[in-house]
Formats: sequence, C-alpha cells, structure tokens
Amino acid sequence: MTKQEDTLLLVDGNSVAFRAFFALQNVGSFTNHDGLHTNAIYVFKKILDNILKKYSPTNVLVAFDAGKTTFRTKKYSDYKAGRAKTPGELSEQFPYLKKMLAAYGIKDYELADYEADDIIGTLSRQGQAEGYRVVVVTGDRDLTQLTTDKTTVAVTQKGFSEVEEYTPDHVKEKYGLEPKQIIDMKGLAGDNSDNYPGVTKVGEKTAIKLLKQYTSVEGIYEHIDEMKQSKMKEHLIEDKETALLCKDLATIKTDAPLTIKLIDTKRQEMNETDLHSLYEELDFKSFLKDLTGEDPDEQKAFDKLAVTMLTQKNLDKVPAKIKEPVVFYLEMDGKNYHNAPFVGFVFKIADQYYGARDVELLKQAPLKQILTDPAIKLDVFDCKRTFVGLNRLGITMTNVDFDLLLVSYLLNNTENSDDLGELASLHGFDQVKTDEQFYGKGAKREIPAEDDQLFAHLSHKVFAIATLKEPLFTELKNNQQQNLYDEMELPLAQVLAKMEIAGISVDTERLEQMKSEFKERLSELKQDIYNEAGEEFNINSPKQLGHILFEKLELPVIKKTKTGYSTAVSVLEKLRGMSPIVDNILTYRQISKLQSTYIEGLLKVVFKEDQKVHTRYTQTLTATGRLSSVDPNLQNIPVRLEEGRKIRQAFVPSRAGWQIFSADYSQIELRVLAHIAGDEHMQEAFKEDRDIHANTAMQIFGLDSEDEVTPNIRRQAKAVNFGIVYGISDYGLSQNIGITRKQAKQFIDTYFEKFPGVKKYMDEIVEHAREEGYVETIFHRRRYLPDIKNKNYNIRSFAERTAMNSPIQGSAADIIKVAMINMDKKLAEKKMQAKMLLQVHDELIFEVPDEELTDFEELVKSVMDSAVDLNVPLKVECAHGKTWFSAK
DNA sequence: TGTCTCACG
DNA sequence: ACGTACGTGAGACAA
Repeated sequence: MTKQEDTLLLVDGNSVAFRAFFALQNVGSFTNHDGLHTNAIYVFKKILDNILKKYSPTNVLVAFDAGKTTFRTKKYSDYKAGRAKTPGELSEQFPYLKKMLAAYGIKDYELADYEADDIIGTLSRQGQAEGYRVVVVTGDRDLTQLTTDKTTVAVTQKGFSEVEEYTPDHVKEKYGLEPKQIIDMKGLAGDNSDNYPGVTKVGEKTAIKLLKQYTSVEGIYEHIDEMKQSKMKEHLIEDKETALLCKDLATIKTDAPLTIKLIDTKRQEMNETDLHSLYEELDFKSFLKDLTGEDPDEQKAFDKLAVTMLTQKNLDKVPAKIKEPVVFYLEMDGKNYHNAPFVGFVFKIADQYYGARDVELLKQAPLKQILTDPAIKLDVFDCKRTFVGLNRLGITMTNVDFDLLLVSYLLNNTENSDDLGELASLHGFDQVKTDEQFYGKGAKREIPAEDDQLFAHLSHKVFAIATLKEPLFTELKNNQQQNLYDEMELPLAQVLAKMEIAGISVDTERLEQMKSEFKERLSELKQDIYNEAGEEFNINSPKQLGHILFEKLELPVIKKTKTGYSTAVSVLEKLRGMSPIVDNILTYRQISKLQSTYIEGLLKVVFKEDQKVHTRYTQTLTATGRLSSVDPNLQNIPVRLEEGRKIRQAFVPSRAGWQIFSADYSQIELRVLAHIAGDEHMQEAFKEDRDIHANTAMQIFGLDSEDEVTPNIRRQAKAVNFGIVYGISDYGLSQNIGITRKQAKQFIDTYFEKFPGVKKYMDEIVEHAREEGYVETIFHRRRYLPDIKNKNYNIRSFAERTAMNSPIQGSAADIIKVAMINMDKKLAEKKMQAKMLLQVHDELIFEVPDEELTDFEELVKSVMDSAVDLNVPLKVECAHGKTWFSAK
C-alpha cells in the first residue's frame, strides 16, 4: 500500500539530456582525460540532484526513447523527420548517464516502438491510481497534457537550477486551456520540432482562441458551419484530416504495454563506490569532493546568508582594519548605469555581509575608505559598471582584483551572458538566480520591497563572486591568460569607464536643422514614389515595397528572402534604369535611415545636463575581442557617403578652442596577418610602405610596375585582401566584385602562390582549431570553435573561416586596447588636458586643446606605433578639425 | 520576437 | 552537391 506522501518521479531522459547538453554546449573544456564529452552528464546530474532534493521521491524512473521508429512514424512517416541527428558529442554520453543512474539506485527504461513520453504517460496514470503524488520532469512543454490534480509536470528552465511547475491551474493560467486541450492545440498548431504541420496558418495563439470557443478539434468541426467565412475557415476545412492526424500524434499514450511494474521503480540505495569510480573516470572533481563529505550545513548557510543592514547609526559595525579582499556588489535598476536608479549594495568583509538600499552611505567612513583605499583589494562583477556607478556618487573606486564578468569572458567568450547568475552556473555554481528569474522581466519586473528578499539575492551574488575567484583565476593561469587579464582587460575597463563618463558633446541645433531638411526631402521623394507607383504605400515595409516593384510594376525578381522578395540595395542597384522609381527608393531609403537612426536616434539619447552622449562600451560581448558600443552606438556613425558623413558635424569638442582629433591604424588587420603568417612578400611590402592593395594587384595580375595598376584592378585586389582576412571563399569574392566564380577561384589560387606564407597560415590555423578546439590571438585571447568538426559542410566551413579570421581581427583588437591603456597613462603623466573620447575598432577619437595639438600628435603616433612589436611596422594616420566631420 | 535592412570597422 | 564572405547595433515592420 502506498502512504499518503509517497512520490513517483518520472523523468524524460532524452529531453532532459538534450536540454542539459545544449545548456553547456559551448563551454570549451567539458571533456575528460580521454576526450569524452561530459557536459550533458554534468548538467543532468545537477538537475537530478535538484529535483531529488525538491521532491524527495520514493519511486523514480528515467524513461528513454528506444529508437527512431515508433508507432507514430508508422502512422505518419515524416514524424520527427528532418530533425538533426543527435550529435555524436551527446550520444557518446548516454551509456555513462545510465551508469550514473544505476549508481544512484534509479531505474531506467525504454520500450520498442514507443517514446519516453508514452512510458511516462502510462506510469503516471498507474501511479496516481495507486495513490502516489506523481511528478514528471521534462524539457518538453507537450507533456503538460498529463497534468492532473495528482500529477505535476515540471519543465526544466534555461538556467537549469529551476523548474516551472505545471498544475492544472498553472496550465489554465498560461494557456487558458485544460491540460488535455494541449493535445488539441498541438493538433491545430502543429509542431515544428516533431515535424507535423497542423492546420495551415494556425499557430498557438489562433489555436487557443478556437479551443476556448469550441473546446476540442472535434468540437470545431462539429460547429464549422456556424463559423463565418474567412481564410482561416477555409484552411480548417481543407486541413481537417491533418488536424485529426496531428492531434493523434500529439496524444501521449497512457496504456503502453509496459514490461515494468510500479514496484520496480522503488528507489534503491545509492552505490557510492560506483559513483566514485564513475566520477573519477569523468574527471568530475567537484562531485568527487561532494561525495567524500563536504559540510552539509554549507547549503543551509548559503540559503540564508546573514546580512547586517547598515544605517547612518551602525556604520561602526563595519571593521576598520581589513586584511582579506573585500567583495562588493552595487545593484542598479536598469542597464544604463549612467542614469539607472540605485537599488542597493552588499559588501562581504571577512565572512560577514553588510548591505543597504541607501547608497549615500557609501560616501561615508568606513565604506568610502574601503572602496578607495589602494591597499584593499576589491572583488566585483563588472567593474566598469561599478566604477561608473560609484563615480556618480563622487567615489573613485581603486584596486579591483577580481572581476567575475571579465574573467569569465576571457575564459569563454562563446557564452557571452552578462548575467551573474547565468555565468556563475556556467562555471558550476548554479545557486544564484538570474536577474530575470529574481526580478522578473518586462512589465512584471519589480524590485522586492522586502529587505530579506532583496538582500538574499544580492548576498548570493556576492557569495558567488567570492566562491568563483580562486577556481577561475586558476583556469586563467592554466590558459596563460593571466597577463591578458591583469595587463589588458582590467586596466582597459577603467579607461573605458573614463571615456564613457567624459562623453562627447553634440550640437543638437545642427541635428535639428538637418532633421527639418531631411523631413522636407523625404516628403518630396515620397510624393514622387507614390506618383510613379500609382498608389500610396508604406515604403519602409519590405513586403509592401516588394508588392509594388515585383507585382504591380513587374520588375524582374533578383533575389528572394525567407518571407518574400528581397529589396536590399544590391537588388535595387540591378533594377536601376528599368524604372525611375528605383532611384527614388534608394535615395528615400538612404535619407530615412539617416533620419530615424542617426538624427532622431541620436537626439533621443543626448543627456540634457551636459548636451553630451555617453555611450556604453560592451567589453565582454564579441567573440573576437573587439568592443561594441550601445546607447548610442558610436561605432557606426556614417562616413562612406557624403550625405551621411555630415552627421559628424554634430560631434563637437566640449570646450571652445579645442579640436576633435582622430588617429587611426592604417591596414592594421593586413599588417597583423603579415606578422602572424610570417609571409615574406607581404612583410616586405609593409616594410617598404608600399600601397598594399596595389602590391597585391601586381602579384595576382602579374604586373611589373605600379603604373600598370588601374583603379579597377586595384579595387579588385583590395577585395581579395579583404577576402583573405575574412577566410576567403571563391563564391564570396565573386559576389563581392561581380566576377564569375571561376575567375574568383583563379585570383585566390594565384594569391596563395604568390603569398605562400599566408596559405600556410590558413592551413595551420584550421588544423590547430581541429586539434585544440580553439584559436587564439597574439595576446592569448581564445575563441573556441566546437563546430570545426561538424558534419554539416556549411557549419564546418563557417567555423573554418572563423578560425582564419578571429586571430587577425582579435589581435588587431588587442593592439588598440594596449594603445588605449598606454595613451591614458601618458596623458596623465604628461598632465595634458586632451581627452580620449571614442574607440572605433582601429581608430581613436580625442578632444584636444589647440595649444596641445602639436605635442599631442607626436605622442599619439608614438604610443600607437609602439603598442606592440610586430615583424612589420604599424602606421598611424592623424587628422583634426572643429568637428568630427572635419577631422579627416 | 524574429526578420529585414543598413550603418560602421 | 552543398551555399557562404568576418565582427557588430538599431530601427521598422509584421506577426
């Protein structure tokens, strides 16, 4: 007989393993000493431990799919067709997963012709009939159809430390449907991943609406005659068969012919010896440590960290003499830390936690001393954000030692989250909620009013920073990336913070003036276009524009997109001359882009207080090591076309008698390539300061003197040079310069003959990526390339091109970062007033007082030239003027 | 929210 | 026979 509290836990093994695999797919080194991938086993265990702890089940079963063919594929041969084959990196983990379950004392089961779902469906009904509380764990929402009063379906979440529990009430709340109507919904809407179609043009939303009215698929067809005429009705009638079939496919069996009994699912004793040897085989060091007995109170202590709430009156509780590093976390409500409201802060000093909502306390002793004392090491998450935030309070943070965000970006820039909880769990510490989980998102986002709640979250973040410091620092050392962190990224964060705080002044009057000019021109163009089209339509809508051009005006279709006709510039260029409307559309596009993105967009983000824009550089986002810029993006201000370039007239110095000064690296990526590839011919060209594109032209066209290089030949050679840097393909090159693929191939072959060092580099770097799983820059910045062994040609080729390009683009990014740090240092040493304002990948923008101009130019050239010692010289070109426009 | 288009290096 | 240049951010549209 079952007791009241007996719980039967049913786990969808395949689904959870898949989720587990993809949750940590891109983490570089998740293999054991034999090269076996272990990420899915690792995450599966984490999930399993969480749910075992949460539900304390007496009975557990993990169900697996038996094979590709099931009774469903017999009914519908395309069922799950087209689904990508399980990656080898995952399938090799299943035997070990099963070994681990056995050691846990947990039964696994599969049944020929049936899916794991059906096993779970059947056992859940048997279980609830015998009085068990049933919990189903899966990553697949389809299973919520099994939900009843006695059966809860727990769906794993992205962060995998949490599950979303579906009870009948929750299903109703989420979908507005009864659990068993989920089947009807699937029947109508179909399922992409299982590859059955449902009714044409009916998605989840429409399905739900229909089911609310008619209850079931059958119900809809009983009342189909009452529905008023519509496209949807036609589709419903046409696809009736399909709808019924899909419903059948979506229905999970509750009467599969199982050869297993409930009693077999009773959970057995854990076999620690087996687990121990398994973990050793898999190199699961932290799990081994858990096995050998860590302090069981640790978890409890974490759940409820005691935080001393600080006020004006008890600041003396904070110790004055501090030896160990201090962990500090400053929370703000919103992404833009230049003006986001403060939420609160937490310190961890020795083993004590101190916190408050009132950030004004930070200005007082002893807190301010802790943050500004150069002798006290600080550990934080995102030091740039923290630095700017504290600067708003008049506090200059010094001496950051560990920045969890920066370090984890250097260790792995594939998973480029900026959420502390998410990153911590990537590094095996999965106890901290993500901000989205804790605060909610969108309209539901809310800062808890209860101190207990808020400071639990903040202190958990602080705890994670403290916990991860040593292991992550060790990993950095093992990767030889300690220098990259200490000498480059960490100091750079502070330099960037200063640039962001400085901001750049905007002449809003100039922008307003351009705005009204553009407005005028746009309305004229619009009229012309409407006249030529013979009707009014939305020119900004690719769909409506496509209709006018290709249907009404019957212009030839050059290219299609997923959703219809392409109307991109490359297409319109080809249609030029066929109709006067095309030129007008091109001009309209150009002006309206300038108007909305640059004029209006920029005006929206100018700070009223100082008439400046304060961008934020994302230091931990790109896969190559470049920065990016947001709010506004100041790295893509127009320059190529005169019309757009004028936007730059609105970027001005912040003081009279100053100038905007720009300094950019000439051909830095090709110089980097010449250096790392060690190609003599290319190095020679740079050493002699030749025109590099003309030089390439002479080589590939077999010319004897630079005089023979026509502008057109040079243009083609330039494209070849770019192609080389990007990881060339004949097709890509042919598209770019409008030649045949055969000609493009000829160019590339000749190029590689003339520059054998480059060819050798390309081959070797791809080989390196295959062997090691990553490529790196001259400063040891890594990029992992798991796709380099992918069986899909396209995916693999992409990874190969990335392998060729990343060390080049990344090393160039490293070099300018070094230059920025050195420049910042020199300006301070020389007590110059000039300020660094912007970075645009290979270019630095400053504002400089007139009287410093001469000295400054000499300084910036020497600093940028000498940022790194390559086998070829670096070249810097400078310009200055009254606005960014004239600094050219 | 995803797609398309287009601005930059 | 595949179907592609590398790296970004933002606005508008259409669900």
